[in-house]
Amino acid sequence: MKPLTIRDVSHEAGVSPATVSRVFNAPETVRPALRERVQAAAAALGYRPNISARSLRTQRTRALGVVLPTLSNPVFAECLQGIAQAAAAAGYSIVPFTTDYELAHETHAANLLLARGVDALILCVANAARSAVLARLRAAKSPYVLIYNRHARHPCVSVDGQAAVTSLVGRLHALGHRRILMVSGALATSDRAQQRHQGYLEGMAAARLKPQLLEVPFMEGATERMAEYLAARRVMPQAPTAVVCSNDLLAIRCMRAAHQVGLRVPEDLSVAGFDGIALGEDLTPALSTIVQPSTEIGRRSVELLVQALAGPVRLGPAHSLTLDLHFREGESIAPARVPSPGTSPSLPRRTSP
Amino acid sequence: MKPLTIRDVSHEAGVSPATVSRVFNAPETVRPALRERVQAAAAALGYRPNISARSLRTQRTRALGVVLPTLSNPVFAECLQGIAQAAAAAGYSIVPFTTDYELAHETHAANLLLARGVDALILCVANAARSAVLARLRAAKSPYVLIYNRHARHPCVSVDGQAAVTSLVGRLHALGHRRILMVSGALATSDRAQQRHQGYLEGMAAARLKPQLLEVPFMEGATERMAEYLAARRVMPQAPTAVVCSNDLLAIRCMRAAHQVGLRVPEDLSVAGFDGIALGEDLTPALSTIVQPSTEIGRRSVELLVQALAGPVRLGPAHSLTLDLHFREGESIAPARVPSPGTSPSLPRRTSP
DNA sequence: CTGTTAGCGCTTTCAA
DNA sequence: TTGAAAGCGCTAACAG
Repeated sequence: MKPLTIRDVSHEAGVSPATVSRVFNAPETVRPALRERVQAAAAALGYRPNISARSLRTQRTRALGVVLPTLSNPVFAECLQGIAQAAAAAGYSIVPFTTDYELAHETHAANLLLARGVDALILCVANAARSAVLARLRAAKSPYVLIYNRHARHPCVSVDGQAAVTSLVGRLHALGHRRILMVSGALATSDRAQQRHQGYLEGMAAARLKPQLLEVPFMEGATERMAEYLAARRVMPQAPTAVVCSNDLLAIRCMRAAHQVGLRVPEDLSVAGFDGIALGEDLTPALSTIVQPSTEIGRRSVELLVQALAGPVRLGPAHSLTLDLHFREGESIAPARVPSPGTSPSLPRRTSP
Repeated sequence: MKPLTIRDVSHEAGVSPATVSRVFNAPETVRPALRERVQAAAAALGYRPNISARSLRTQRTRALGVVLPTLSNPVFAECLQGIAQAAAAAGYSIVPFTTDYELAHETHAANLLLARGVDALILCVANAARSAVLARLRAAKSPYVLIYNRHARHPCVSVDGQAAVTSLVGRLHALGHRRILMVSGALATSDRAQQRHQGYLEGMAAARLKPQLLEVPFMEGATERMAEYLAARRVMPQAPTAVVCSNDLLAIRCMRAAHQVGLRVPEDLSVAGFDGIALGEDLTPALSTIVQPSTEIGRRSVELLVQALAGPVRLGPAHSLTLDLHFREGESIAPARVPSPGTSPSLPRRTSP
């Protein structure tokens, strides 16, 4: 049983190949009687149009390329799931690549995808402002949309992380926190981390508080670094009472670090995250975090592209979407304890390890 | 600037299209001087072979279809990452689909993938023994490999979860636990869950202990159901002192459930998982779990297929791989507290449910 | 070793 | 409304 061609069907139905093609691509242009005959024949034989031949002829593959930093972070896994669903619904398939946050991989992935002939690209890059990929895409005139990234000169589906963090800082301030630390992965690695940090700075400025930033390696050793930091300040007046983490994965590690140095969350230390990964709700304490609609970001980016591919409009920055963020109340944040007069607010229960 | 063809390059280099093709597909068959001239011309023009045309001609797409239950479970996300890496390394691209554990989606996904003309499929199905997809693949003579699933009549890349759980039960037994509960998602949904349960039963039998199974909805309400169960037995003699969870996501929820009903992990209740998701190490307490090499499962499945596609060998059950599992010591398991005097520690308690 | 030639399976003018 | 014919860009015989 070798692959069936359009000829087999045309033969079976007693029509020309062209008619079979029409039945599949523009059924309304074929007289109903014939159309049904063809459909019956195709069904009987189990015929499936050959995508490569179609692509070669039409110059479109009905495939979308997807470039993401990693799938180890549930944020991107969830997003990819949204992309996959929406693409399937629209009759597109997807071809994903991951970059592991390596700049060179971004370009490489995009090139491979372009060579594959995908109709459009969805990508999340390290830094939208200085990404080599984007120029490449412009040159190739390939439709694309950035996700999570925000940039005035590109079509983006994103959220206003900066404002959200600012308001989170406000929330912590309102709970009585005065020494609020921000923990982030390497700022240089991600424009989103930079934006969140910017939001933190603004929030702190608005509250007239002194900002503190702890940059940690994102992948390895983050917990150790945070534990060390917290331990060193354990008994000092500048010990933070709350930590804003640049993402949920860091927040989870931060809670562990706190525990390691004998700080209870949230009694001794409030911890907030950013991303809203599903797992956060199952932790104890449940993570308080700013929730990104990752699935929807994926979905909307697909819709934008599919729409653009259908019509004559060229996708541009004007089509950018900013989706809503919301704060999810968990159990990892509590009001700051009232400082006891004349002494440091909390007494250490343990000294050096 | 419209897409370049092989003719443009052949023209530029002053050779025939066939030679250009050879330079790209079998460089060693072209005399070095010519080869370099062609390569220079191609590079100068920025030529990229058109994949659709090549696929049409060769009947191979150099693409692998991937069918997974979901990406919300980090196990599969990690695995997909392994697949993506290995595929990229071998010059293949991947086209993933998720089924959300719905049987109908499995068939649907496979059909779409087959229609897309992928060269081979990697899939994880709900139940390898009664999956409609597999017959379909056989019929289509499409190479495929199952991952995570184990079945004597199919090529599989998997682990022996059953034995691992048996030995886990032994480990708990050795720690003094006598009332060991198993928590699982719907057994009917997944052959892996069934195998793990089987391993549990064997372990319990070997230790002469009475098995208890709690089946919970995997997606929603699992925590509540577990909390309820634990609360009901909170002070009763048959209260479990250890829980073996069918996967890490459940184990995490189990720890939360325990906490909700006032049980400390691991002091009052030991909790073990299965999967070894990376996040488990960052929890407090860190999850003790059986680690599956998910990335490697992905990698190896790709290698198997790529190898089979290269040679003349038809992939069969004989090529199945069983990868090693290992236990990761976390902090969620502790020795059982000494039972109250008057009870023999090595004998099962004879209490009716 | 290189060129010529003939399609792969499909869509799409153009005629009928 | 339907059919005939001409390729889309590439590779694989087959000659030379």
